[in-house]
Amino acid sequence: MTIKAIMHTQHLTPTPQIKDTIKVACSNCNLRELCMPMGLSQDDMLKVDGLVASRRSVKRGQALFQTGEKFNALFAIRTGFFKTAVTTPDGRDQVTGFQMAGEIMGLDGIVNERHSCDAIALEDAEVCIMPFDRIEEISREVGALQHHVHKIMSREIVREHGVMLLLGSMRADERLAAFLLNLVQRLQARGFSSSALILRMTREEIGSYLGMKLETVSRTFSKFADEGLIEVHQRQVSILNAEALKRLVNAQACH
Amino acid sequence: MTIKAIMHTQHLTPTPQIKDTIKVACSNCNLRELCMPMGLSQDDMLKVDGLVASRRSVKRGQALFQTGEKFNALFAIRTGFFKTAVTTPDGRDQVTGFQMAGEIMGLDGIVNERHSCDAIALEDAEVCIMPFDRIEEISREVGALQHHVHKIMSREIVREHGVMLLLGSMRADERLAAFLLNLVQRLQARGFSSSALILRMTREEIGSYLGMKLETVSRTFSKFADEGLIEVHQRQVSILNAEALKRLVNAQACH
DNA sequence: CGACACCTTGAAGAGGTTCAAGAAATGTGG
DNA sequence: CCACATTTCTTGAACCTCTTCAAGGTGTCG
Repeated sequence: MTIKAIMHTQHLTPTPQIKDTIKVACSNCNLRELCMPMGLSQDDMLKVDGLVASRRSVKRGQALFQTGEKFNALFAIRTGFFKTAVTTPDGRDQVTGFQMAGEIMGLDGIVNERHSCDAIALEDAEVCIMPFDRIEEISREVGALQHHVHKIMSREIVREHGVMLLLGSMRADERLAAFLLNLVQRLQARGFSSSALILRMTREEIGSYLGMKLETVSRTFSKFADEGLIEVHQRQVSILNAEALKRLVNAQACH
Repeated sequence: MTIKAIMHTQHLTPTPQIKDTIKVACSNCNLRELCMPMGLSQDDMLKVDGLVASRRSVKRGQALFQTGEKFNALFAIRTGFFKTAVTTPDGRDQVTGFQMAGEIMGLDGIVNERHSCDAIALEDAEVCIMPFDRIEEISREVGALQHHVHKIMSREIVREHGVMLLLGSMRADERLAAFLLNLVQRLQARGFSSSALILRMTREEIGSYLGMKLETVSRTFSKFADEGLIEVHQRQVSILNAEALKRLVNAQACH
């Protein structure tokens, strides 16, 4: 597949439709397998449809929410790509994740009723706004939704365990390999190629996420390319040898 | 305060009582401010009392649960001290947290109905077992409990953001300083000294948590001691200059 | 087309790791 | 209760990975 072709196929936009004609309803959203509990009764589905109050679009570079802002809703990504990052008073910051279509943002805000990180769109995006009091209300009626919310939060906790493992005990090349594999895996789950991807973030943002400097990210990309594992042209990456990358990630023994 | 005195005062055991005589009820547990939602009505409190099915004691070194085990309950620590750790197939492992009285464990298991980390007692411990289906059931009736559960999960997510920041962008001495300050802060919230503490974990476990080798942990302790910030005798640590430690953690500018 | 943001690569340097040895504490069995 | 085995901790020295600093290249957008 050529680089041009990738650029066209991998725009994270589900079946384009004219916005105004869509009733804001999860029941006929084509992302519902990602956002919503499965196997709801007709009746429950109607209740859950009341979850999404409205939509909001966020331009590339803009914040969906920022640290300190009042929390009152979770956000489901319809289209676009985000990063979340925590910032310390002294200006240090750490990217805590990258989010794509079908994923939920804002869980950090529940504890203190204020967001504790920034969510920045890395490309023009659209999100569904789900007021949290409404989520709790409907959760009390629909057990499947309740459990779904719990699972989403638990999944985020487990994901962060994985990042801690990565940050705490992997070398630079292992981290980058794990990062790439995770990205393509999630893209694949959304129907995209499992070998070609376009990075929506800068080297610096990747570095922040992986706990390394942008120069090291760049060097490691080049190293992988030299070894024939991947092909890199700026933000366009093709995975040539996924097996070798996987071996790298699980390479504690041969060391 | 002498080292001897510390050893006596800082055993994480709330008012000792004879186990058999206690009705397993949260309403008269002296940890309820930590585990339970506040301001419940009499009626709701009775319902919530049905949460804890039973108790379980775990000897030092034993696992409360292990990776792969079927998940069916959350655990509230009554006494003792735990670590949680994830292990990769290739034998690498990463301590993801240390838990003390009043904290909740097991949230990782909800997504896949299997635990995704190990919980190991670092000292003899006792936990309350709260079957998760019962939590969900009562949550549907008692809004305050529902919200409390959400807050606990959100708090864990935010905590892990902090660890990612630490692992991703701090130097060894900053990490250890942050770790010590976090520990004393939590101990203080439980009525212990804000300056003297006993580490319940080895240097290796601290290192795993902080993403550094045990030798580096040891060296950094020694460095802090040389600088007069702390006093260290094996696992007994006194904080002499908390302000300096705090400055260390927020020290991006002077660098 | 020019300005700006982003990426790549090199060389020197620092922080942390690895390997090794010895000391201190802890636990066990006689 | 003491002696011995084991685990845990400390410290030194050499080494290595990643960072820092620097310069030049590439791509993008007004």
